[in-house]
Amino acid sequence: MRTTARQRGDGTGNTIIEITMEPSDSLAAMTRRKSTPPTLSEVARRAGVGTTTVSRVINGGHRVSPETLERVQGAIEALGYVPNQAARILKGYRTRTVGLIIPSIADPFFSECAEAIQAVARANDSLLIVTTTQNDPRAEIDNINVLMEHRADGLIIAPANSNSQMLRQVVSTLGVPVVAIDRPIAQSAVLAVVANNFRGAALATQHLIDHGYKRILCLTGESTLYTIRERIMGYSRTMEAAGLEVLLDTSVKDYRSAEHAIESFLSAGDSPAAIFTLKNSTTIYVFESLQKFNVAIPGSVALLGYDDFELASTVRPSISVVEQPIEEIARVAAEALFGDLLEDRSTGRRSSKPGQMTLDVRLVPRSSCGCSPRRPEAAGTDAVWNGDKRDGLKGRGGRRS
Amino acid sequence: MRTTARQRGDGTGNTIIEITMEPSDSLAAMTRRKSTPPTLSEVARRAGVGTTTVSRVINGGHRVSPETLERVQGAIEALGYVPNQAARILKGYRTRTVGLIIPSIADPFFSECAEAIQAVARANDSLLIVTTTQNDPRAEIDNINVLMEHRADGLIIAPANSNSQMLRQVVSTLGVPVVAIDRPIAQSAVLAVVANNFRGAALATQHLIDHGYKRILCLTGESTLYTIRERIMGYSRTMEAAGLEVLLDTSVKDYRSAEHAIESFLSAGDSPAAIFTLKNSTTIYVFESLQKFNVAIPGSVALLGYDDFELASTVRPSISVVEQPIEEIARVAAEALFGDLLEDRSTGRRSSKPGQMTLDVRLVPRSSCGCSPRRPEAAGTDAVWNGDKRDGLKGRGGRRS
DNA sequence: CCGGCTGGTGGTATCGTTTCCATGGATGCC
DNA sequence: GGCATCCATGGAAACGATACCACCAGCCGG
Repeated sequence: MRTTARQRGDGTGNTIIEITMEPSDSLAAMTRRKSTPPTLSEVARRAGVGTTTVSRVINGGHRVSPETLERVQGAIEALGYVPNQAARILKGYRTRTVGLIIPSIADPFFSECAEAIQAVARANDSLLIVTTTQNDPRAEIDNINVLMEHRADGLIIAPANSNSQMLRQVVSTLGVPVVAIDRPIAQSAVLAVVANNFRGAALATQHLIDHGYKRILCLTGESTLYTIRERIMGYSRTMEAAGLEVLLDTSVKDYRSAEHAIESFLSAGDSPAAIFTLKNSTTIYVFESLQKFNVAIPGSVALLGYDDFELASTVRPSISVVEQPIEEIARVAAEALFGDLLEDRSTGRRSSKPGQMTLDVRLVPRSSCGCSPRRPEAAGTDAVWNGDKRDGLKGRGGRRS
Repeated sequence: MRTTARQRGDGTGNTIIEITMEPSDSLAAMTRRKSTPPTLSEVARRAGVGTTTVSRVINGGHRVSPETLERVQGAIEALGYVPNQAARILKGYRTRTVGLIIPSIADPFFSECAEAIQAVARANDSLLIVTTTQNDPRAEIDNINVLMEHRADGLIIAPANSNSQMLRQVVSTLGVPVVAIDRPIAQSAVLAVVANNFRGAALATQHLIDHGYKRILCLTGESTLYTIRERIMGYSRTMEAAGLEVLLDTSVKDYRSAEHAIESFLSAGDSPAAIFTLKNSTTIYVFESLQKFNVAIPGSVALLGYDDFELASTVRPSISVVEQPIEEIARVAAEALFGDLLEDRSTGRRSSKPGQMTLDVRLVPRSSCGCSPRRPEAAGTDAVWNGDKRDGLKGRGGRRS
């Protein structure tokens, strides 16, 4: 209790600022913390009331007389009492915890998702627990188990593999609402909130066709992922519809393979031609390689990428891309989940509405496809044609299919 | 239990819409899930054993006869039993949960931290709960409370404000080990794992001086953050030591202010000159603005940034930067925390070793400062002078101060 | 042949909180 | 003035898993 009050000068008019700054305050902490944190009954004893009353104070303080309330709050303060969630959860049937399972936290796409979902969770005063799978289906199942052990009220999953039979089965017997993001869980009843990958690729391809390009090469380093497969379809169908040749290479996974693909593409036909890349990393490899070969962009080869990223708007020439409504996907999924949880409470139903929400993507034309973008500072008023993503309008509703 | 009852047109049954949406396997789930998950005693009853035996099976199955073991495991499987962590935690003393409090999940620096810390947590089979503050000190305290309610075994915090009195006091009475990353908690006993910001800036400044530049402008949009202050010191001291004029502008927070700062810098003296930026975002603003003004880099103005990022190695010219050992900071902090937790168990001590681990940074010279980098594919053997970050050697030990 | 041991098992108190029920006083209504 | 309310409050039974202790076989060495 020795607060080491330092009174200099006249003693009254000073700053009482750092009264508790003393390192010796830990002795207070020491006496306070035997070894285990204070419990509700200790608070009750100190305040001279029953445990029920303390419980009521913690949960809003209704039906407690003002003086009792104050006394209990004093005891809570003095003891540094913090309610034990484990005990709370054990009693009630909601844990106010939801789980998010994603391939990686370091991936900008998913970290933006996590941020948005966390915001929704907080608004529903729930805790979000994020776990990562590194796209390993076994880790995914493990993560589901961990979250079930913690009795998460619901789960949001970006499936490592859309077709995993294992995942489908596990999810179907979970007993809590599940929502999938970015990629659906095939043949299952769980709601999936995804971007319209097919349309994104179709938009991009058509845009290049409208620019007059006949030879349009589609590059990616991946062809098993649901999103990529959809994009490949969007590209292929559009090319076919225009009577153009489908030129697809799914082996571009590093600089070397990018250079190789570009070399054979350039030597096989005339300029101008265009390249449509389906992934951030592929876009970077291709852009770099084109620069290395001194190929004029878009003069000799136009370039259009998928998924917006900081780099795309900063490099010269700036890269046109298809932008996904990442934050919207996450938010819509989280809101659907919490909607379910509320409904669940009243009706007793336990599984999410089936179906799929497909959210629209938009084309962000910049220099690399032949369009001339505005300067980043010049905030455009037209959401679709604005070259800078930072003030793009989101929040358009998706459609239900 | 035969649901699938589709009653259409009888006049009343209008909106029982999708009750029977489930394919068929969910009927197993239906019978299984009354409404609440199965408990250990239900498993015991079904297996015809006591609860103790089931508990033993769950925790490794020692001292259980093979046939009993099999029977219990069968019951667990059949019921889809998952242990309830809340009950476990309530009983035991460790929760196997640690908290990470960071400004933002979407910030690449912190998402990389989170990824690395999660890996260490997993290795110590603990769960990591990540919460974000958006650099709001109030949210920070809230987050600490939430994590304490969940009885986290320990906390890793990237403080919103290194000098927060509130934070210092709260942390000192927590009763669990705390480790700070990226920024220390001033005047407190908690271990801080940080990068050597002073030396990073000094290295960068000296490098520019060695290139022969006399006019070196230091730009940032922030000057209150601990890391930035340290960097400013590193720059200033080095300039002073070389007898050069300190040129500092801390107001570059967007493209407009970047352009303004550059214009006055260019009109105030002769080329060649150099610019040293202290933050990613500032680097981007400055790079863009220089491009807009058609200023040759590094011909007329050299550029050197802080903190490596994908963009820096991709743009032309590639940007030289000071690289921080992000993953190492996170890993070292996490290992220190778990080391503490283990030690804690045996000795009963509760607070982390005080002090500071300062990890070395390294200079990554690329084109923008006048060095000529190698191609990304050409993996260098010299860690310090290798232009590409992807195969840089990390893991050098830090020093204790 | 018997005390101590060990391997397999079950009963039950306990963790900290919520919640149902009970109590006792003070009204309010007819 | 009796009785139904209502408010403030406390007692005690859950919630699900763990761990201490007890118990019962066998079994071995003295």
